[in-house]
Amino acid sequence: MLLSKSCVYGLRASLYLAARDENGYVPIREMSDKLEISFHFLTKILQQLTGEGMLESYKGPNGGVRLTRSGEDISLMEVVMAIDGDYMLTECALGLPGCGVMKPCPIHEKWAETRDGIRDMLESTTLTELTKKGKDFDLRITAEGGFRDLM
Amino acid sequence: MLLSKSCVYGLRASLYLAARDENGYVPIREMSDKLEISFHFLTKILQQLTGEGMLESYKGPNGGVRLTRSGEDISLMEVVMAIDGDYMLTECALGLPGCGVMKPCPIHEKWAETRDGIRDMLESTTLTELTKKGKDFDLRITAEGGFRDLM
DNA sequence: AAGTTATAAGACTCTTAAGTCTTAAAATAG
DNA sequence: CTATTTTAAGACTTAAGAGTCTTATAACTT
Ligand code: FES
Ligand code: FES
Repeated sequence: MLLSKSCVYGLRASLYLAARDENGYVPIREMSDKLEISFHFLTKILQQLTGEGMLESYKGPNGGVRLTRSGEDISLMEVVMAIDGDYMLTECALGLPGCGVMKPCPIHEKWAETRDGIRDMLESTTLTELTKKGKDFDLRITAEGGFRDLM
Repeated sequence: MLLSKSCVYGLRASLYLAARDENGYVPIREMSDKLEISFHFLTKILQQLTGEGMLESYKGPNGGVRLTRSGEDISLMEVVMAIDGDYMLTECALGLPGCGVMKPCPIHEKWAETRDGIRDMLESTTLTELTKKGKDFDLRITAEGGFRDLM
């Protein structure tokens, strides 16, 4: 997998949060139900995002999690970095240590170019941009269900 | 990891084979020593490539493996496909089933574009192209050693 | 024919990611 | 103040990838 399962779930959950116009706290249970992700597993992932400051959480009734900033200001990159780290953008394609620091491997040049494509995509895409598209065209956010079923 | 460890080792070994100008059989033991890869593990990987017809093997003294075609005609894509399969180029970035077949997810459009970049790179790059570059500039093929130490 | 060099095949172990479960702590509502 | 709802934290289990080891089979050398 390009992105780990945790990361993918984190992205889906982030989109879910960004898609809600009210900005109250959203219970993790609600998200795990709607997105068909194990509650405990999702909790763990969201704790990471909370730890990174992307989300804030609140305990007790009416508690849950919410984005700390507007979805417009949050790029996919931010979510990926918080969960998977930067390995994808810094690792040598041949698995050699010190890509970009030590003498390059023969794939380096081409791989660095390709990698920039990935970086640009992740950096330039915001949560809001995707949720807007998702709502406009009722795109999929779960195996079967689209954005409109969700809200 | 973008590519599995097996795949990366397969690529390094393929480059090693392509870098040898004589086209006799190369013992796997020699490759595992030079490339610092576990002999048994590398053997398993190369068996996959042999099964896919990219390599041919020969048993007994003076045996080993060699490319079935010129390195000029073998793209990185071929190696990656043989070992990791096409998951990277066909899977949904959000892990949803049926990317490209069912209703897309909100990332689909951007991801498909990025993915084409990866595909093009893998398809357009040949083993010979990389070994030439590797030899010309003595690039790394192992953690420390360059192409020139190798031969 | 016998011994040696090499790949082939598959069982086995080790490590890490993925996923589950239990208990604690915080906040609210009555 | 007590019961309920919710996140927090971490132990635990499962599954998959990575890596090792053993035994077979083919081919050569003497
Ligand atoms: S050194 Fe291999 S990709 Fe940079
Ligand atoms: S459906 Fe998600 S990337 Fe194609």
